[in-house]
Amino acid sequence: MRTWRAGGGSSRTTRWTCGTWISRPGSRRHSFFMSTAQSKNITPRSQDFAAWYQDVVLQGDMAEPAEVVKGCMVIKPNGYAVWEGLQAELDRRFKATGHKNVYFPLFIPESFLRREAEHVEGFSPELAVVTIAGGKKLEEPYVVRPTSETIIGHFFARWIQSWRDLPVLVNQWANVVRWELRTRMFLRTTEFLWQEGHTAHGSEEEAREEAVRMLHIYADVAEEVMAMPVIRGVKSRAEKFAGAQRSYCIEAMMQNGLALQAGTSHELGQNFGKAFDVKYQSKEGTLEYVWQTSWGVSTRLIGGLIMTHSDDKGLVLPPRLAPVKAVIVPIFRKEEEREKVLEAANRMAADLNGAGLTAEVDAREGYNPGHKFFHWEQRGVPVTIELGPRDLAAGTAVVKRRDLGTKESRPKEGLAAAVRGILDEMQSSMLATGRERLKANTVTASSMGEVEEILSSATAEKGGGKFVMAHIKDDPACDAKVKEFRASVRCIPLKDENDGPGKCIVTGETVAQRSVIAKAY
RNA sequence: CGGGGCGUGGCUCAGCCUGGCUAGAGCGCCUGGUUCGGGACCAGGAGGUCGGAGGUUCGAAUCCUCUCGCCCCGACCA
Repeated sequence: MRTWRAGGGSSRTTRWTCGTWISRPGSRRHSFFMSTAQSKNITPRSQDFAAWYQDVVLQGDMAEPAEVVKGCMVIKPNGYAVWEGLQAELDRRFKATGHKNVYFPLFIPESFLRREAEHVEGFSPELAVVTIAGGKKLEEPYVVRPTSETIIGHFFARWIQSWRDLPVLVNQWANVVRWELRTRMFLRTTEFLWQEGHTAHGSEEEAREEAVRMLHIYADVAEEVMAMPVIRGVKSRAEKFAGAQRSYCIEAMMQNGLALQAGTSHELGQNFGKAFDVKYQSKEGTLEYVWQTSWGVSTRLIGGLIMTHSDDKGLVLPPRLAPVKAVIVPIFRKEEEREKVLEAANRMAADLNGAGLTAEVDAREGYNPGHKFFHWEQRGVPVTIELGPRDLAAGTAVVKRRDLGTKESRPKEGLAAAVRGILDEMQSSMLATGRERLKANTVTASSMGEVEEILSSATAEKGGGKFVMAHIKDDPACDAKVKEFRASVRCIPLKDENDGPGKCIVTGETVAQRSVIAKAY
């Protein structure tokens, strides 16, 4: 392929600009009067949350802007390892619920997108389209997949004949392209990595169960693996996936109070079944359209992870996702100390690794220990271990926990068990902290004025965003009112933890429960 | 597309207005030495067709024209 056209023929062709991430930490002037508490190359959250985020991603060596490819990023080893951790946790759960992995083409005939009216309307502004390939103009352009419902629908139609073929439960790990106007590393990039599950069922109930089951798997990974609390909910009609009958989502709250949609799961109903003629013959002999679902999470989760846990010193990774659990920093003055300390450090690393805790020794020369502490701190390593002559003499090591910054001397004997204990504690404490933050920044409101008041004064970029629980009718016209002040209806929680029915803040009609209204990424 | 701004070593920038000797600084990088319990210091060193093309001039990073790219705000973000 030679040329790309952005925008699927829409007027967007050359209109996009790529986000804010090019700006560098050095471009801002940092104040650093404080000695140990302050990082000199990371903008404090309180000063500029977006800049802080960029700094953490960069200094944590997670990713960098692709530079020569606008809107795209290079995921670096430290970042990709986190993605691999998420993939492993998710994939295991998908397999355990009967799904098999598959792979469909990157290119989709343009006409496929058009078969489902709402779907094409939703996606066409952000399509990248291949019009020339092999030096020749294509008869029918290919779109680079923004998602695969259409091409998978086409093949489902070939695979499914009888009720005996159902359900079909597949998942694919892939990259997708959505030509966004504004991008931020991990949170919204032109190309991103994700998984998309696609299933076909013989009944609406079964499809609904599937969609909800997968939503709970996402929530489980978010909370138990990522230590990122989420609200499970249903999207409003205005916010649902283009072509779905109903969309479920998990919404997380970032440290600045903004909402992040961290995963979605859709009941597609028979929309794609009808568009692609996916029919099966029932036990009774009648021809029926299948009921489908699709569900996905992406590398955006990593952005959520960062904005949930990291601090002004840099990245903080939950132990379960940290590629390296512990780094040992050797300390010595004299040459003979050097040898002894390094030997002890290597032995200690071997012990930890033997106990299943990935550990490394930072034996680099030319950097003093302080430099190394900062280095690993910025990269989010959960535990750093200082090992020097004083420790060797005492048979101990100084163990520091990344999230709280607490340091304590531990006996060398049984260190692996102690570190494991610290990691476990850290994992659950991080989740607890997130839950407290979510709770503390969730408020109720009973009028649109109140909602607007809260969200406008919140100045989310400075860390005061809120989730506002309010009664609002599930009607695009009501959503539009909320959008007037750059907020949105995030979801209608699956479990109503508030006061049940109440009057809609727009129409005054009675609605069953409160929804989450917030500013979002 | 509208409005604003920027292109100078790897990074962040100064120099340009008012043309002139070998284009600088900080950070980073390399070498050697002294250091090492929270971002070390000293000495030496590598690294730049000043985004590109054309023009003015004895002479252009600097002035003029064109061009390319990028950033910010707006519009967009199922």
